[in-house]
Amino acid sequence: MPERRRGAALEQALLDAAWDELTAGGYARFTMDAVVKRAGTSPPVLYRRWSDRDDLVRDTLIHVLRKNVLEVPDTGTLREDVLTLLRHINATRFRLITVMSVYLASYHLETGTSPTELLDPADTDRRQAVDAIFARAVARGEAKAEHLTDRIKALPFDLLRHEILTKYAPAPDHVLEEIVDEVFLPLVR
Amino acid sequence: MPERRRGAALEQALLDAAWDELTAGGYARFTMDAVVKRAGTSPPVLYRRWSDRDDLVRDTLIHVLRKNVLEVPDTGTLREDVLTLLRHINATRFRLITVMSVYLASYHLETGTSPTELLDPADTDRRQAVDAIFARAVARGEAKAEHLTDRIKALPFDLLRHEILTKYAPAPDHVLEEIVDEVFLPLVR
DNA sequence: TCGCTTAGAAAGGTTTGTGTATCTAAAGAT
DNA sequence: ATCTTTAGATACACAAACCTTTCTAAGCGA
Repeated sequence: MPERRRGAALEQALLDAAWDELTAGGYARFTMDAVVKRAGTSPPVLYRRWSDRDDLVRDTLIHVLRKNVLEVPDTGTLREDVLTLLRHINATRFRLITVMSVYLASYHLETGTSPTELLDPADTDRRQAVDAIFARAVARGEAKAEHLTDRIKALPFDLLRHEILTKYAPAPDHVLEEIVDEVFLPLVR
Repeated sequence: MPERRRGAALEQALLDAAWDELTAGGYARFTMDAVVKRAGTSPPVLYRRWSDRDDLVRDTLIHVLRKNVLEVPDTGTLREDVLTLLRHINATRFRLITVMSVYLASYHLETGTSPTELLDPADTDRRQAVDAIFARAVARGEAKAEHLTDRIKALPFDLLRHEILTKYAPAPDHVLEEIVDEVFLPLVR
């Protein structure tokens, strides 16, 4: 049964397979052979596109980051807006955060550089979503502008990231609420 | 020039070499050969003690964790006590935190288990130091006991850990002060 | 329909790391 | 002084992963 994939469709399939390998086994166990097998193809197909492992990992991460765009919630209250964002990140990005961390750590330890250019788009993305939410919250009188320093604005997301990075699992919902109710909201009112 | 190491001294040297390899190249680049070379010995010496790579990594981490014991500061103010602890962790443990994270992530992604038993002693250690500090702060009226939930007590340390895990470098001192003055202290008073 | 591009199979040379076997001589014990 | 243990050197068998080479035939465009 032939049914050969070509061009862009094949490329997507390869990157998806690479991503699955990465999340299934981690960077250390990530091999070209495994990607080839998972994608149901053969080595030359992979090597025609990516010259080596790091090249493929890089593009895989960019590919996944591109597919993950945050939507800005507007529920009417700051609490629900932030919780909605946290829940969305928690549900969709915990694999991404974990793998990125491992990859970036290895990468950094190897090269001494910090490839922030990979993460910057996603970061800017989140910062914009957050600023829109906070502007409305200030307008409604739910938060005071002078309390919204960069650190405070990033705080709930930093704590969620920390939770994911130390537990290697999505955070349970009560933890998200704890972060918002016990730490974040008291600081901005 | 003979001068052969034996017994415990040799074992320490091997574990130190393994730790250096781990921090220099990360878990992914960690090889038995490299440890052998760095320690200036030969394969059988290593294999007589540890049957494989994971075995050695495990013992290396335990070895390093054992050497790292926190002292409880008592400067007279909560702010300085917490800052002192943060500074000490920041200065001595950033390699440990980074490597542990990388190792634990790979380990977890590979095995599906979470080797918390490795980290628990260090964690209990820190919790005790912190509780002693907080008890004095409450007695001095610097913090209210009802604000000191588990999450708040862990907060400055979680934020420092997050900082280290995302930057792969010790945090600059103004970040430590920011964490204490802008986030932690307002929440406990 | 013909022809160009390229997916995918198969096989292999190379490198890198694992773990073992064998031997020598050094350090400490008796 | 002799004996026992074991550090350290060397060599190697084995496996895994890399990446390449060569070939066949499928899919698309002209």
